[in-house]
Amino acid sequence: MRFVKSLDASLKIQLNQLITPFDLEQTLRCGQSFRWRKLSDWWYGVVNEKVVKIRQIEDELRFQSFPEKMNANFVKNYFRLDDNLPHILSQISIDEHIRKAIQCFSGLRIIRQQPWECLISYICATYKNIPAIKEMILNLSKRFGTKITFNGHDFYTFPKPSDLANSDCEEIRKCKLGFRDKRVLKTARIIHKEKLDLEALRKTDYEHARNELLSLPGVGQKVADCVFLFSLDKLKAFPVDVWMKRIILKNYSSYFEPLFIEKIRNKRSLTPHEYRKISLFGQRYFGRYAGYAQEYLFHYERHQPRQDLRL
DNA sequence: ACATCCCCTTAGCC
DNA sequence: AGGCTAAGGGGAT
Repeated sequence: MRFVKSLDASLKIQLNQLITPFDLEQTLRCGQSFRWRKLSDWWYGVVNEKVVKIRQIEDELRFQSFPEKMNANFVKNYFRLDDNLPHILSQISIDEHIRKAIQCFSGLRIIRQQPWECLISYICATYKNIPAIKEMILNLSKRFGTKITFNGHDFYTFPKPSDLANSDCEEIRKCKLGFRDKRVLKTARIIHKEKLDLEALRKTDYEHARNELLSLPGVGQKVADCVFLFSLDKLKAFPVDVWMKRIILKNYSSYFEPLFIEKIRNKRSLTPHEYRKISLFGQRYFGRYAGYAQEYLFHYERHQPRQDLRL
């Protein structure tokens, strides 16, 4: 990877797809992050109080940020270009199903999001679809964040903990959060008063950090696992949502007792015990990069024609 | 048209 | 302990 300054204002990162495979498009489209949109040929996102503009042409990654400049290391860190993806994919490529997903989307990387934004995003994500989640996050940012106009478009920074903590349920509900308003507010107040230091959890082991996150209002196992995977470097976290349940029923049911499979097939939601069982299976089966496996399977399944939903 | 289901689930009640 | 249900609202079926 080389960093080069180009003729226009953008910086360039030269990738070598053999050593550093990366697919910006799939990485931003797979549903892990809710803050990016494509305008003409560039992806625009808001990260760390800055608007980031980025595009990839084969091995060449170009980016620019506003109002402050960010260096290539920031981009590298955010998109986890430091992950040894060929190694990770070889570790999880252990059956035909995951191999198909990897073949389709190799280059998809887990993003290293900001823990605070990731936490609130996934509390909002409860029982919502991805377009709706994006809208809630945008509404929160419009109402509580700071506007940045760049290239003729308006962007909004994500609110800080104090911005939400000092607000109230009605204000937050106006962002179309529905019943999630109280959970977001309570959690924001806990984080704001620093009763929980999210960044510190990065160095805490998964099992202990888990209990910390689960103590927050609106945070169950699924939300906790997403925050771990997408923002706290816990690549073994294996979130289980309705899609993963479908994948288990379709492709991995033989790894569970028939009675268990029958039970979860006939219900919408999982009990905490059932969730734990599936998530631990994912971790044991795929190993220390189970989270990567989850994301590839998830993204692949969402691209399949939607029939046999109850399979 | 119109109802019903679904949505990257959690919390509260029994 | 574990099963049941409610909780915005918009889009799909």
